[in-house]
Amino acid sequence: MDASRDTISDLLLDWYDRNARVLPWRAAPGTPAPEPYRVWLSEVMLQQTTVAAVKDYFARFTARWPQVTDLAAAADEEVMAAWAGLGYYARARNLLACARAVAARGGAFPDTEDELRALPGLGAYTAAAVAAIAFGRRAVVVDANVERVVSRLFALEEPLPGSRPAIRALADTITPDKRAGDFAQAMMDLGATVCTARAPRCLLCPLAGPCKARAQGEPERLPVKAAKKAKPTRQGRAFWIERDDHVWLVRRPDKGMLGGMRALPDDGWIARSDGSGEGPVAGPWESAGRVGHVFTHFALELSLQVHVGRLAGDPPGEGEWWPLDRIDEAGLPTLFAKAARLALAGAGAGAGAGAGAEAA
DNA sequence: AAAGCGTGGAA
DNA sequence: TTTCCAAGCTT
Repeated sequence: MDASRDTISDLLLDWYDRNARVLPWRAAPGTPAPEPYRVWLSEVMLQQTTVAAVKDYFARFTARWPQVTDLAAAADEEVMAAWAGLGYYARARNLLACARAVAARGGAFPDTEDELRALPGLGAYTAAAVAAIAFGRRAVVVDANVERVVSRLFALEEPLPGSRPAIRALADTITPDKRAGDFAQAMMDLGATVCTARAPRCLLCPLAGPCKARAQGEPERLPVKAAKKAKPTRQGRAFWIERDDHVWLVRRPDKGMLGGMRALPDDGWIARSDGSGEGPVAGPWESAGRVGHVFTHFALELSLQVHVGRLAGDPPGEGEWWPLDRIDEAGLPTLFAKAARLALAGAGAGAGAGAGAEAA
């Protein structure tokens, strides 16, 4: 083959045929596509989330709910608990809504980008990715990897996110009519393993020839990104109410932080910053220590207040007594899983209740 | 359309 | 330790 005639997609697809990562939700290059359900599920899990973090969740979901209709029939609480720890919990609510929408139309995903885009939780990226990977449609798939690769390939100096329209237009020009799914995955593999954010491995790159950033000598400088805001720290309190080897858990509202997830009662650290709120039942409360946790937009220092064995009835409001020996199955998001660990460690530590301890 | 929304791994 | 950041979506 005359190398001078190789297009960027040819170079990349040849590289992909030899270097594709082996992933549980992926078919080997050139083999039939996986079921749309598996492609969609993996794409949603992978939104802003690393491959390493997704693998176990993908295995558990597909073992427990082998078809989209199985997932559609599951109870909300079961799915939310299964998602616990993966983050961005709106994805889990949208996942269920999408599964039920697909089940309602007979259990088959639509096979066009526009129809996919209309489903809950599928934005421009995911709709294009599913259309290309599951259905072989030509679609322009742009995620953070593609943004980085294209920014370097064409040496775009305009900072993100302003450069997105230009990136999309350029990605369109290099997307092939055939093997669009492989092309999309090849771009993402390249971004994940070669054209990395820091210290790109240009010596291994199949696109080093045409890459303008490479020619200019500082590929790691691109893409330029807008400066990030400083992250404030908030204070808050969470309340561990224990009685007869059970702890009182609540369900958080669907909207907002950790929406729809089981949780410990707290003082509303989302809205307020003084962390001095009252507990849901009358005192006395004892301190079990502090839990530090970093969210996307702020860091939280949570003081854990405990109230053990002195309560006659139920605390006010909705909630449930959850058995301590099954606390791992409650599906607590990481912040509250840390708090539970602290409370249980404090109980086992005897006098002092672990006051002042810091959970990792 | 800018901001809100999790988590854990790497450097 | 701190910073960055990963297959984005919604409002």
